Amino acid sequence: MSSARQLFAEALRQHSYSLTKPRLAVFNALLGEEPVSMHELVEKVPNVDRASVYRTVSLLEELGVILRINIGWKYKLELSEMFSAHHHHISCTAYGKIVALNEHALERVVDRLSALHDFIPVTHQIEIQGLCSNCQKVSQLGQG
Amino acid sequence: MSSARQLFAEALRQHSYSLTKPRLAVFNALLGEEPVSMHELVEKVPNVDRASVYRTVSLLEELGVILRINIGWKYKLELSEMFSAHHHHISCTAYGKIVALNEHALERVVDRLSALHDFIPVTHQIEIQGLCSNCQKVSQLGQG
DNA sequence: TTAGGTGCAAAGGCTTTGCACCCAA
DNA sequence: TTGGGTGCAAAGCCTTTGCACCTAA
Repeated sequence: MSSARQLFAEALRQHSYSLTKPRLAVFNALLGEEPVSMHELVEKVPNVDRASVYRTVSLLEELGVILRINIGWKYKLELSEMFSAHHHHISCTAYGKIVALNEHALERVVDRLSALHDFIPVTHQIEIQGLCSNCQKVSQLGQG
Repeated sequence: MSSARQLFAEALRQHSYSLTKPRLAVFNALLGEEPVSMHELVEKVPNVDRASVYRTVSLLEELGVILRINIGWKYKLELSEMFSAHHHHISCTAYGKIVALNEHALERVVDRLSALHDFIPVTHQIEIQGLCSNCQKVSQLGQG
């Protein structure tokens, strides 16, 4: 917990940016388990101006502290691999629950395909949408 | 060419929608090889109103005729698997060129991971960004 | 003929920007 | 102390909507 904050402070310091209250508030709001939408993030920091949230998100993306992930046609924000292992997501189409995928097989395939096309891989996004086991049961009840 | 248009007309008819000039113009504009942005699409059909392009794109997405793909934080549009094999993309971070990936390995991994988490896979997005062979050379020259 | 489709113009959301004030270093 | 950071308000995009007119079937 404290170490996450130290990493954050360090990332700012290395690039000569100040650790301010609004920035810390935004960072803390992202410490939860699940990715949050920009809308949710703004609501989580009522004392910080909307514009400052956008500016902070933009800065932290630049510093590699946070990542945007595309879920459907929207995006959500989460702390980057500085704070958790590199991973992707699978989300339930029925109720929006998001589960992290920790799977090296994905990265191996990405690397192999990049090499195949003479690309040096820089980054990638992999998002899966499906029906979780709970919602499978619910939809079966509805149909039965 | 003519068969693509027939498929399109059929998709509309099946759902009791009319085949109009603006809809056909939008469809034709999407027949090229590369995914296009909404902005590019609007420019490609100068005789069709912006609002109609949006309405048409929305309708055709619903009918499964076109797909949105996320490239970075933007999206582009392309004809769906009704018109070309299911695939993903790798794009060059330096100049934006997009290459289609035809690779069953990706789908197999997606299926396996979904099963592992008790999800029934519905859809997925996989996008890779990297440096293509040309831009690798250019960047080496720049550094040398 | 007529219900669905279109163009136009205006409104809606989300995001960014300009500027004077504030505060972290 | 002072330059970077913030809040506020306004502007900028992209996208959607309301409405009268048009057109495919």
